[in-house]
Amino acid sequence: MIDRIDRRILSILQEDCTVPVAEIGRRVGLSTTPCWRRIQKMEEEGVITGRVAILDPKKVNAKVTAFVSITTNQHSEDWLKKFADVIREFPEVVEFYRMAGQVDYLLRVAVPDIEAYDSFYKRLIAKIDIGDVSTTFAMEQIKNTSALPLQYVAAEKPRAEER
Amino acid sequence: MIDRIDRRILSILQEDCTVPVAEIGRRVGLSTTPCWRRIQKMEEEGVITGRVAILDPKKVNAKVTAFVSITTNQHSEDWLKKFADVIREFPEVVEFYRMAGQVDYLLRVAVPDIEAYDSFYKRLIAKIDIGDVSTTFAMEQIKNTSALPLQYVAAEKPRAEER
DNA sequence: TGCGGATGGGAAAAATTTTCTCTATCATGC
DNA sequence: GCATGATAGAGAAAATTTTTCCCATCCGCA
Repeated sequence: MIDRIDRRILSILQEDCTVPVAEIGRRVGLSTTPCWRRIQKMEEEGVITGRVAILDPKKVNAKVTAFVSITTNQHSEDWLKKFADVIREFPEVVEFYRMAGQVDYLLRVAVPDIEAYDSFYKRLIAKIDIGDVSTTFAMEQIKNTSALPLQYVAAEKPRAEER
Repeated sequence: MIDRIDRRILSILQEDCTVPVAEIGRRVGLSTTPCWRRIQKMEEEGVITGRVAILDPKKVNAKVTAFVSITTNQHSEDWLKKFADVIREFPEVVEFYRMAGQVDYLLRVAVPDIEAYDSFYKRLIAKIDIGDVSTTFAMEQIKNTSALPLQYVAAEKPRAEER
């Protein structure tokens, strides 16, 4: 189980995973070793799935975000598998959801500009037959974080009477 | 400028930033020092904005994704500032865009379940008067990566005749 | 009372990052 | 053609950090 201290460790690591373990320990009131062991455990359990570098979209020329809503009449397992495989080939697609409601699928696409989006779109529809597509562009990214909320993590270690 | 080697370094670091510099150097055909210096430079220039731990949404009980489309008649600078400040207080909101088109703002919200979304929604509208709100839920996250596409990064070092 | 499991701590070993010094290459000006 | 300075690469050493090892403490329970 994840306790209060683990949660604080996760909070630190979600913001900046270059902080030395000794410093994390200091902040959460532990020495290096137990702090290190907690981090190890959370990696083994899959709570922490990895550590990655975050890039500036402007600096890598991918500052335009497009949301692509897809409504299709194709609903077979096979078609979805094919679709998912095609999408995975496009690094421009950074998020891909199957939706409830009117829209069947939603993509978030990162490109330099509208022209590049159009080129992406043509390459996409050349690869697979999708249905109705509707695209909207973001003017401004006001917040975009990889940090998930931690207030919902499963409660403290269950006490004896709860087991 | 970012050259071919820098791009390969970024590609590695976007997937996994725990790879030792010596190993990155080996993969891109450089020794440790020049590879380290390239990474340093990209951090100083702000190409790399940070390194973070990625958590498993299931394991931290935030596996439900809701997209919230907001249409408002409030368009003043002040209102947006207030709105942005309110949003930043909610760790459930992981993405926040100002949009072109019909919808004015789009939020992506991470919560454990529909009930938690409803609670979030009530807390949000208690804090600020927003206009029309429409929420759709994702059934499945097929792809979600922090890695931006790198094929658009500004061209190779300009050669003499191009300057 | 004593045992086993879980958790914390200090110190040492191992690995990695960071610095320092030295070369090679190349475009440029003389 | 040849010095010169800027740019980029390399190896070795120093500094820092991670990782391991061994031991102490606490707690529930038989």
